[in-house]
Amino acid sequence: MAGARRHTLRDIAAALNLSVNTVSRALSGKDGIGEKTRARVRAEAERVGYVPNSVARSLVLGSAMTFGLVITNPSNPFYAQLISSIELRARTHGYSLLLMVTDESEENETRAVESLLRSSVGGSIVVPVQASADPWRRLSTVGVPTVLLNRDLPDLGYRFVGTDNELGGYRATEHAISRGARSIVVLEEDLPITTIADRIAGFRRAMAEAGLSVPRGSIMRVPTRRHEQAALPWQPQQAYQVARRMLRRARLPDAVVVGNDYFALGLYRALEVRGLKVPDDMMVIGYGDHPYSAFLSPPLTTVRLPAEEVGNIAVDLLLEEIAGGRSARPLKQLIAPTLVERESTDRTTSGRTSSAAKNDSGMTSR
Amino acid sequence: MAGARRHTLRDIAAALNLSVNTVSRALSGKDGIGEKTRARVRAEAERVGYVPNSVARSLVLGSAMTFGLVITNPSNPFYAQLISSIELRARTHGYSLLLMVTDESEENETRAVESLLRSSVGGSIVVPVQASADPWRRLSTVGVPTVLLNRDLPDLGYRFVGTDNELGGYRATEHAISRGARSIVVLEEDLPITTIADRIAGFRRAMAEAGLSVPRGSIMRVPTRRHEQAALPWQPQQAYQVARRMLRRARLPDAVVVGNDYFALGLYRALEVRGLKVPDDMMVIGYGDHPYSAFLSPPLTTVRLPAEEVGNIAVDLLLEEIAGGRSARPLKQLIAPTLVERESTDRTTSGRTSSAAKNDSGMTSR
DNA sequence: TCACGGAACATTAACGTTAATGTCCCGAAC
DNA sequence: GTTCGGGACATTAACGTTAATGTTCCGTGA
Repeated sequence: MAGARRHTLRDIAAALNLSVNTVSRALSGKDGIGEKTRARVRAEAERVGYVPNSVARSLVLGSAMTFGLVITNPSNPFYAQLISSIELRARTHGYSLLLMVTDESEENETRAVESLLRSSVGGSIVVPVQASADPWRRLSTVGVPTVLLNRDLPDLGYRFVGTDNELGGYRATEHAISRGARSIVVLEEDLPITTIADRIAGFRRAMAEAGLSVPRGSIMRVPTRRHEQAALPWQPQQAYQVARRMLRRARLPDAVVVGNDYFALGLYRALEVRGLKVPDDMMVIGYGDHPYSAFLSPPLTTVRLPAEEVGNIAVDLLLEEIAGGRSARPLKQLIAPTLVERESTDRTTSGRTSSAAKNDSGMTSR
Repeated sequence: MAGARRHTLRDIAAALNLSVNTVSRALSGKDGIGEKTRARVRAEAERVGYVPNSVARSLVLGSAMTFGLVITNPSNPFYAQLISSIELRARTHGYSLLLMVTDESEENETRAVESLLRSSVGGSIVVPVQASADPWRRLSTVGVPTVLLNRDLPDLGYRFVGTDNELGGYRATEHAISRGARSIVVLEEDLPITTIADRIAGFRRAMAEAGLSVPRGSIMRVPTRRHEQAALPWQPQQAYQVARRMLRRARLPDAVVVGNDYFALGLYRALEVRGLKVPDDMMVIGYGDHPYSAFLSPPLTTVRLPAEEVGNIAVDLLLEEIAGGRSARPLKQLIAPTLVERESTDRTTSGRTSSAAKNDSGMTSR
């Protein structure tokens, strides 16, 4: 692994008896260079395997062709998809991705900001912990274009793109109601973030519009220990415990709307242990449409999140912010999720295993 | 978002009537600086909110405090966990992470190498596509320390850490045999990568040691379309189709060992459609211990991968490579996965839904 | 014929940091 | 009292690139 020194513009210039600047302009396609010279330069660059040093480039330009991507937890499948789509679109536009994981910790957020500033990223895409907006203020004071992802911090006035979780919660609830549910319980994580609050707001709106009451205890919180399990997504286990508590109630709900598909797993288990059938005894509506959800038994009705679209728009918003022009699209964008109807809310075919077969074509989890 | 210009060493130097070099040495804790001066410099740096420019630092040092992390697919939960653990450990050692997604494409690999070279990363951790070792040769010729992750390319002689998949395949198979299986089928992805070949080798070794034959058709391949589904992990759907084909055979196997837990989902579904029970009619052993696998019904016996350990060791190996010292540990490291026994291979308690309850404490999916 | 414009290149400076030398001055040792 | 060593700082150079100016020379037009 002993490295031959990397070739620089100076090497090429020396070899061809040209100035460094000429070589630079020749390679970067600027004008004022004769076609013969340009060809010679390109040939020599090719010959020695010249790779431009983007560190030096960044220094003189004042910013790097790099986006900072700050994510709370890559093991959350939604964020994993976001990472993929953002990386691809950023790469398409010539940007690399500096990835930082905050693991829902504000302290890590502060460090991430430091890191972003040090490396003079060209911009950043951030899922904030939402404990405080403060860490992110520094980005605007030094002029780092920033787009908030999935969780907004309205105080900052940054561009934002995320899922319309209010609509998601509404659609999930409305669907349950349309299938005959009258008493509905929500199982949500206990994090103080807007995504969850929005889903609950959507739930309440759907209930109100249907003239249904939301008694105390309708919103159950699944304890999640922030910071403890860095590399793992939510645990179905915690949801299982909460679900068991709920199932000890005298009057059981007709349907449960959960905050993510992992919770649905815990709930499925709790129901199975109690000998209750989905959907006949209780309907279950998930959130997130994880790849496995179509394959549970029964297949889970769930809300599919527009991960790819959100990721793409995040990059586009950031590029617009960098370009500085007033953009055609609004500064804040909420993408609508879609309901994927499966058997966990379908009482007409429930219990028939053969129903799975008809699902062959219907399982369009993208 | 109009940026106040960022403060530099020069600003601090000017404010205190010192030279830039003195300020630099004062802040970086080098000696040859009076304690009073050092204190004054630190105070001023604090006051103006000085953030060192690591681009300039990287330029003069010749390499950045950045690791390149090249991953095929972040939506694979195993890789998602690797990303988390690697990011954390790299950060602990002061390194940032430049993330690149190859999506199993050699062309993207070539571009990733270019990108790594441009940004003069301090080192790189790579999951190669294993189509060819060529893209990665360039890293060693210019002296970029590189560690291969999860998939080795022995020709290159790089350090490597991964799961002992041969052992994983062996343990899965041996377990099935110990539970009474005699005829076993393997369901694997059809990618030409060593991880899969190793698992199959482990399967064959276990069968051979037990004196069991491996007739034609024992290894079934699930077609996966590389490049097509960037943001998604494996599709249970494809496994479902292959499993249905298998279940049309005259003689069915006692057990199926699958290459990942998603495939187990497809298999579960195919069995359910055929009216076959797990584990009584057929045992199922998964691979990967995804967070949901403990919550399937029946809970899936599977092979748990040492993601966190592998990630940590990858960073450690890279740090050793950078330090240049002969390391205490071997250049190639295989970490043993562990079998997690659940009910999909437990014929003594199968069918009893109450068995789920006893699992409350046993579901130690970390 | 000569001034002029512009194409094609060279030269200089700058980005912000670190490393290698230089300079100054003060105290200690002979 | 002079020299010498070294602490505390300054000065200079360098990393590899891009941007702003210079310089040369040749063809063109009056």
